[in-house]
Amino acid sequence: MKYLKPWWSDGGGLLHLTVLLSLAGLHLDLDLDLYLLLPPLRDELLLWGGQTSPAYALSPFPASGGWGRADPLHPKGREPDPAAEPEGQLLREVRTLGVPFIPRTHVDAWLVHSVVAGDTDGAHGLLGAAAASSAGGVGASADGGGQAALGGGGDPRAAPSSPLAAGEEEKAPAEPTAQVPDASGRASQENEVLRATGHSPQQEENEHSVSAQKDKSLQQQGDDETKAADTPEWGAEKTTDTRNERYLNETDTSLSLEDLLQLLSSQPENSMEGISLGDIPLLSGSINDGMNSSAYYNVNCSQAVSHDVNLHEAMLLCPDSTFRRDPVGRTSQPQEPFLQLNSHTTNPAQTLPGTNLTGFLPPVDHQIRNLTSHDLLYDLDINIFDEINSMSLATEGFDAMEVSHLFGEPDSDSGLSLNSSHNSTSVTNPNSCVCDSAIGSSSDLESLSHHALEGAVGGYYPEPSKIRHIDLSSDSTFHGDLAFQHIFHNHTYHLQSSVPESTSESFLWPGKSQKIKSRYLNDTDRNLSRDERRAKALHIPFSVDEIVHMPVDSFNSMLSRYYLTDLQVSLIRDIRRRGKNKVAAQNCRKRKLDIILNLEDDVCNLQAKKETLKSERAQCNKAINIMKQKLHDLYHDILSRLRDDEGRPVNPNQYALQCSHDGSILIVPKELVTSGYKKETQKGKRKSERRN
DNA sequence: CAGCTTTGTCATCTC
DNA sequence: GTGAGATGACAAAGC
Repeated sequence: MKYLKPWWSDGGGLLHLTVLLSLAGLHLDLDLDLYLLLPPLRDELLLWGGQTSPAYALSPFPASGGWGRADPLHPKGREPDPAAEPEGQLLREVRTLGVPFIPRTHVDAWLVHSVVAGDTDGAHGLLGAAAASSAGGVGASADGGGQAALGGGGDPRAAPSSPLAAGEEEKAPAEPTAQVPDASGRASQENEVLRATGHSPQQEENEHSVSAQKDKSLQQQGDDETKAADTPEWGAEKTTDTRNERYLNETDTSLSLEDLLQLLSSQPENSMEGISLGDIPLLSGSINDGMNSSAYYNVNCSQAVSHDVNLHEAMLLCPDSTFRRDPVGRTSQPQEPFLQLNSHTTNPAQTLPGTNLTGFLPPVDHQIRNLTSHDLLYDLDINIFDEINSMSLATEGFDAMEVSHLFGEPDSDSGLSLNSSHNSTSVTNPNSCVCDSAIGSSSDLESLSHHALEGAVGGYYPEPSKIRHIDLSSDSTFHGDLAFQHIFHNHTYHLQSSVPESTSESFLWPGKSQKIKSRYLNDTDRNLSRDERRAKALHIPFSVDEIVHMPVDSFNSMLSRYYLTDLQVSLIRDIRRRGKNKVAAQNCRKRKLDIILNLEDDVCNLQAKKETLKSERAQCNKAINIMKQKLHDLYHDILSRLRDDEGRPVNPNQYALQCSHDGSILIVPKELVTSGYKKETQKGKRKSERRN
């Protein structure tokens, strides 16, 4: 027998409806918070309870503080106590046990309570068995029915993903909460508990994100096989479940509550436990949407919340709004049929791949699963996520550090220094765990940027809101904005969070040596220049090569076409200027080198030419000397053959030969030739002097 | 560790 | 007057 009791009250006294369904001997108590239920379901339940169910009772909150057992058939049934505190024992128990998951819905509360109480009730046993392996025996007291249904406490689904289950479980109750948690306190509380259990949200995120879907499907199948093998009685019940499955398959997701109840009524009376067996584990399994492992109430419940927060943030931050919930659709949800609402808000196949309900999932589980894990959890109103976002913005020091670091490099100029007074302590601030859990790996600028650098440095075009934040680079919102982007990227590519270095490490650069920084850059940004890192930090949606080598017209049109901040434009222009100047310097040096080489070649050529001319000169001089010698010889030969008037040989030392203008040759005494030669040479000198 | 080369960058000049 | 390119000068990194 199940008791689905609301765990809270709105203070004004919510009307809690206990619907006792007595159909064909099957007693199903549904204590429903009518104001949490969607109107169609609420109306339908009211209709059913008021018209058909004799056991239907509009009861005040039970004496057990929200967990009373108004069913007289229950062995531990307690009479309702109208004076009981609405908030009740359930919440206190949950808090006492330090469950990091504050149930918002009655289903959540019921699940938590079932595990916590270790009730021998079949439902508790089932759920306890589901959680037993990781809950350290909290649910180990489950009755035989539950254990049989699940093949004992060793739910194979529970074992792999519950590292803290047995040993850590007892630490959880150490944090009783004295005050009613508000919406924003839930995330923090769960993170506190997670910290108390030594289980970091980061680990949870990793564990959850990596193996959640796979484990679900595999373990679900494993459960099926294990149950089939270990529990013979399950075989008998399986026929009913098979019928249920068939029914489910036939009705698909369009089951109404009436269909559900008809199906439930078809159960044999003695199969109440069977229903529980089939119901509860699947209920827990269904809640495994958010609580993957059997230690869900220690880890995965919070993970569920965290996960939804993440998704929500991702949706809120998704620029293309691909995953953004349509607000219109969301507001219109309550007006839609119950099951359709589930199916349209969440795709079960996506949520639980492999758990296509073909195993043993009764329709009710399917519905409750959807209702619990998403729609009801979606009741975590948007303020929760907003507050978480705000907390993440406030506590997460984030990337502005890196941005400022990049711009604050000693050799940096261009007026790009952000001069951001980043708060490095926020990175190591324990409170940032809230953000960490909400965003998965929170310290991963590199991860956010590495993928973004493919083809373009930034990888996306900032939204105006973000641009506005970026403009306020010295403002804290700048950090927040980058944190937003960080979150977004983490959720989009959190699988790339394997990049070892975190942003916090970059915070340490200013205090460390340049070698450390250089080593860091060598490790992570080995192939990134400073401008590339800058562009990456500012999410410039263009590659450096594009910026530098783009034609002027294209560059200007690009700047005008894209909505860029002044900082981005300034950076882009600086990148282009530096890139152009770098290319120019390279060209200049190349030209200079070419000039030097050409000059060296010219020198070699001139030297060779000089040698050639020298040789030619020597040859000419030699020829001249030869000609002089020949002339001298000829002169003497001629004069030796000449005779004067008396017949005597002419003395070559006293006479010389002289050619006249008419071609006649005269024998002239040397004295006259020498005086005449001197006169002509003097005339020639005067003429040359006049010319100069 | 000094010296040299390479490279990036800035300031300035030239076109 | 403006912008792009060229170039000298400087600094840092690497060898």
